[in-house]
Amino acid sequence: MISVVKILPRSFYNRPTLAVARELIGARLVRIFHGKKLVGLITETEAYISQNDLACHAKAGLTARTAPMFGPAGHSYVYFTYGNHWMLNVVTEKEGFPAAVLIRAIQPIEGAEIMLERRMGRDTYGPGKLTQAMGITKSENNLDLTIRNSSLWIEEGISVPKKNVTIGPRVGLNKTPEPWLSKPWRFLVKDWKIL
DNA sequence: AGCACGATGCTCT
DNA sequence: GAGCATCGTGCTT
Repeated sequence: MISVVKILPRSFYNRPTLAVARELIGARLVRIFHGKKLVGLITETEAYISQNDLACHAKAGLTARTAPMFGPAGHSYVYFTYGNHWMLNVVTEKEGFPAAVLIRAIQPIEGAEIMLERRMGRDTYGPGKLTQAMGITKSENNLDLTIRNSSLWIEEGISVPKKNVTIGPRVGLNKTPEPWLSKPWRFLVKDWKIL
């Protein structure tokens, strides 16, 4: 019996962002980097929903930077921040409705030694850390993650039970006003090891 | 053209 | 736990 790997289809992402953020926990993020396959289980996500959400980049409306979020679900939205870091998001909801899920952490399960080397021995627990580990930058912006392309997609992974998922407010929002600051739109695995 | 700041990470204390 | 590196983006002038 061979196991059939299923790529998460567009219909998975074309749904309410909170459901997608929750269900991406445990999914397999697959990256082909210089011909090598790097795989990590997603262990932390955050939802950014619509122009009303003042923590969401879409609050600025449709710009060159935020355009991917206004596009079809299942595409990547990669942006640069703090002068150093690339952040990986997956676009959700119907086209024209700007929303996305930030992938904040992974647990390496394939090609771990390469990711470890790229991180110089440090962990991959953090949104800027996982993109560095997987070599994800601007080139990976606005890619369709629902097809087996040459560089990046997301597969069905393991099911993480409710009792192992913590829900809480998003982090790093600094000056974002309420109620957005306290929205419980962050999902993370309680125990860092989910295998 | 200039400016403030950020969905962070690293180092030092 | 505080300070800082570092630069693209959006907003102001």
